[in-house]
Amino acid sequence: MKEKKADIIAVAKAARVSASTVSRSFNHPELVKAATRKKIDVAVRRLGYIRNRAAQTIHGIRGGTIGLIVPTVDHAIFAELIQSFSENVEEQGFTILLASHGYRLEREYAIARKMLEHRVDGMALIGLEHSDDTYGLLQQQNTPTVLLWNYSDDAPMPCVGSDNYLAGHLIGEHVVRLGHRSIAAVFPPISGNDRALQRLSGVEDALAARGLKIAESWRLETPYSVSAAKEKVAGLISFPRRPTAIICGNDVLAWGALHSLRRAGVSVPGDVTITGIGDFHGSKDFEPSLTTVRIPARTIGSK
Amino acid sequence: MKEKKADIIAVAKAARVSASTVSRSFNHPELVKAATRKKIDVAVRRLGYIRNRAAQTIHGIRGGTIGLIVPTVDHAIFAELIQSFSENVEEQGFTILLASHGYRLEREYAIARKMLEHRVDGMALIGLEHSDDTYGLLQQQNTPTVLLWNYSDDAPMPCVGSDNYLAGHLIGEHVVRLGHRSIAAVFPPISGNDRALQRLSGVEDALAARGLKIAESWRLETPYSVSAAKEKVAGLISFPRRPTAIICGNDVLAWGALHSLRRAGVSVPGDVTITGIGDFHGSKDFEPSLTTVRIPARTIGSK
DNA sequence: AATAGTTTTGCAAATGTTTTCATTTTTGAC
DNA sequence: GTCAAAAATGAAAACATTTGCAAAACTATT
Repeated sequence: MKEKKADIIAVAKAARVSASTVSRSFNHPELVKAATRKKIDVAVRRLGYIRNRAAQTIHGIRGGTIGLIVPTVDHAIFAELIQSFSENVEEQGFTILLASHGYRLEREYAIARKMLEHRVDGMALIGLEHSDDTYGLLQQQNTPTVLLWNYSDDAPMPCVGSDNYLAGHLIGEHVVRLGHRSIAAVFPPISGNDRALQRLSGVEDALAARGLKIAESWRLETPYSVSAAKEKVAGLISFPRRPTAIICGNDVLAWGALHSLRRAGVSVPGDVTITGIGDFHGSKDFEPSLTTVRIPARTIGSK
Repeated sequence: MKEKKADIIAVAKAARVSASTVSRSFNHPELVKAATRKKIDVAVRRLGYIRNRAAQTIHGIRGGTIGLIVPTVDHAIFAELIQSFSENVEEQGFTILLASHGYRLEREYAIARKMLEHRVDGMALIGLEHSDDTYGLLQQQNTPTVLLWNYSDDAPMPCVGSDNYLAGHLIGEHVVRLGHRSIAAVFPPISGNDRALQRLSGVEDALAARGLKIAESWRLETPYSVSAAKEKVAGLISFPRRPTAIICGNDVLAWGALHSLRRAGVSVPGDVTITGIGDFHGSKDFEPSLTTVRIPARTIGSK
């Protein structure tokens, strides 16, 4: 129980060198003689020494962590992104600090703050929409930051991702070109979620260009879950007048819609067309996916 | 450019108190007079001061981070777990350090080490199967650790999760009881993945109890992805002699199988029964889910 | 108004490293 | 065997905090 938590000095003593030498042996191995290095190595192993990153972080230079704040990791939408991101980041020797804010921007601010307290070497946020406080904070501390997931030329910070407006626009055009006139939309709540908003705008503009509009009662808002979407769509199609196409804000919602229609015995795509937006993996088994996801994450690695 | 990174002393000066008082105002607010606290608050805000967690971590006490190492976050299987876990952990004021090892146990060791360097206050690993080095490391540093995701009475460390063997056993029994005799299995690779192994054992034992066995050629191994499973199953059912039931190691695989059969025009569950194991969300729209996932994560919060 | 008790505050030491600079050791050439 | 240059090492200062202890400032109590 008396195990004193082996610090660098203990190691130094055990290896019969000075603390400075031990430190060097870790950080600038080329500056210490091979023989000494070996002695130190032995001591380190014997004592089970693990260096204290905090103590070196304090010293200004490298901390070795990157903060990543996502709205949620739950819904599999960001899972892939997180994965690639963490892979890349780990490759560079960093570890990632992860937190989710549940689409609440004040939470995001608080989290960002906490991460700054931990002196992260960089930060990554999802989307372009963040509170001024958050932007201010990051700017003031001049922490290197990237905005992930969607792209815009006039973003206030470097960003890498796809153009969600464009995605929505393409989908919208596609559906119109198929000849549909009665179109419904199923989207997640757009507050604090600029991705969804942009997609929806894209869709609407595309329809408007052909003089079409989504009826108020056909504009469904539903949380990000298969079952929620399923239920909402079930309600939608229970009326005699049905849309011939349902545009979903993302694939998860589209899945729910599909299940719903199947249960109701409606043929897809015979009677009703359903579209998603290619958020993630399994999607290719259903509808054409549009936006890329993997590319952003990979690209970020280099940043 | 001359912005000196506001430290506690700068704040102290600005508020005309000593550094100690500022520190106390943060950590033991009840020990400092309200008026002084306010002065300090103002100074903090004016200078945009953010305290340096590293410098207090060095001081032994609380660090405020928990390390979580998962095999992968990509496949949505752990997404839900990560989410609940992080929610709980954040609630307690901690931040999580996340990393994935891609089912390679040596990576896991390296990661664990790095997290220890960051002086995490606790660690969480997935599954019961870890390298001796990893166990040794954690024990020696006596870092509070929990093993997530599956449960066993004789685990070497506190663990919380579900009994995967039991899950497999139940599924196996269920299928047998339905009258199936020609049974195939689709599982992920079991090396470095004790969850899958246990489930499979459970299934096999349940079948063996009725004198049944899965033919070698019907024992498919496939990576964790809808499309991989889809493809494998497509191969399986291309032969004239088909199984009447396909037991999948998890829901993702089961989805793949479902799609495959649907494409082949095979009726489910008419001609072939497919089972998954309830890993995650959308599952309830297909097959009965068996094991819980949310419960573990919640329970962990209290730990 | 003086005393004792209590609440606030400041000083200085401690924390585990890294780094600068000086000192010691080694190496190579003559 | 000397000497200079190069390489390796050590001593001590620096980093941004926290905390034990003591001094100072208030409150009551008489």
